Amino acid sequence: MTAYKSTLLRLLDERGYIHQLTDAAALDALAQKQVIPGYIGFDPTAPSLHVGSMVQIMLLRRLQQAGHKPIVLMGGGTGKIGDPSFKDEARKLLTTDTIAANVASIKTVFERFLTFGDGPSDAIMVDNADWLDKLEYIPFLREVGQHFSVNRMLSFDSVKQRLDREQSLSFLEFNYMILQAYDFRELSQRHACRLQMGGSDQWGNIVNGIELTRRMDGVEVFGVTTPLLTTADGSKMGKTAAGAVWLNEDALPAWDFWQYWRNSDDRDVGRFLRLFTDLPLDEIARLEALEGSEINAAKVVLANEITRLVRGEEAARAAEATAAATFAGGGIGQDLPTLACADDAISLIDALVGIGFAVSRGEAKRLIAGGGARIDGESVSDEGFQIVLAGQERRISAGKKKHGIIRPA
RNA sequence: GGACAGGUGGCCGAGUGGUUAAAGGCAGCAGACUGUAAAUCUGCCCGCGCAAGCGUACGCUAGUUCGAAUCUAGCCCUGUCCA
Repeated sequence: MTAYKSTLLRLLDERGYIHQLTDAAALDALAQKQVIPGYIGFDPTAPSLHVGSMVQIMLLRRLQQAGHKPIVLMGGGTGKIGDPSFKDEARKLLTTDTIAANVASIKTVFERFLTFGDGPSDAIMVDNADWLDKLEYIPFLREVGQHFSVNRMLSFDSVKQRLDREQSLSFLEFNYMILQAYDFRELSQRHACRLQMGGSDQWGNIVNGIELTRRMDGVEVFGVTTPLLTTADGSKMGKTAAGAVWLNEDALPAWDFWQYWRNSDDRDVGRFLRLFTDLPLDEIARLEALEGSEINAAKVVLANEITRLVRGEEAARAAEATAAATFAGGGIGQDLPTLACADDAISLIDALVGIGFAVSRGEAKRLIAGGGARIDGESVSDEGFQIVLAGQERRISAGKKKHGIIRPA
């Protein structure tokens, strides 16, 4: 551990955000004497960001907490290309309409993490489509292209493995690196931005931006990358059976979001608390030291804190209450997924499919055959079972964790 | 433009005329054990159907054949080398 002097680097270091950084000493010095505008880019590849982007968002939050100025860069322009870094194959190209819609949808979450405004350390949001869309090819090549060495670009790990494999790297994708580098330089010009942050996969892109800015303007800018975030069992963060763990409420109900964190691996609890909550470090140390089943309390805190930040106080409370009622009480929590049933009875198979616990009837049958389907906590092995409502709510479960309510319409 | 190699289920990867809805692995789901954890063991793992069965599926299209993922032709895509 390096002994950083600036609030910023100390904060980032002790909470586990730093993987690599360029010229640590100079950045540390700069952070002590001025407000640093720093940015992270987010490409609008989906209508919502997911937890995989949360480290980055939190990084902007920490930047602001340390008194600096976060710049959220929406990749409205770069999103039209697709970042090839460490990807095995090219992404599908998104239409400009899709990108515009995604940008609009993603923007909203940042307000929960950052304070926007006109003050010196207030966050701002910009879209690189504003400058990338109107670039002219020949002038751009002459001004910017001359600073890039293809030989050098090919040597970056982010593309090298793609080249070594049997997958092609199109010229379109190859340009991504240049455009992202240009973004950094552009932000340096427009907003005096001095710092770019990102995941460790962004190292190559960031370094190119630093070099471009120095070559074109003689300005020294810096880069920080975060460690690739995996769960303790080695998988990438944010993937579940149902898909990604989305930050937007309309993409993933708060209950599922809360559950995702509640089900964290024991070994991840401390790390996640440091990265994703504002709890003081000594409090985190206490929680993380809990042994055996005690650590479940820490997981509840983790889920509450993150849900509160991302979805709001109400959502966090409702989820916790639902969890208490459902798991501890064996009852029904109001936040559980619900299927309204018009008739007085519904077949178990239809109910499982209808509420989303099974994708197809076949899957529902397999679930029943495997003993995973329960009504009011009782395992049901009869495929033809009918759930009789008689005006009552019934609890339906698939496995130990997925619970829902069948309710008379 | 030419030569060679290749395109199989979410991914990796066997399979070279029927016994193949397609070995094996990973991921996933469920059960047991637990703490809504991990590890481990067991079962499941294209869709529809109670079932017999039917429908889809091995880059695309058209053929050969009683029968094709497997053979033929054309096309598309990828890689390597040559021009």
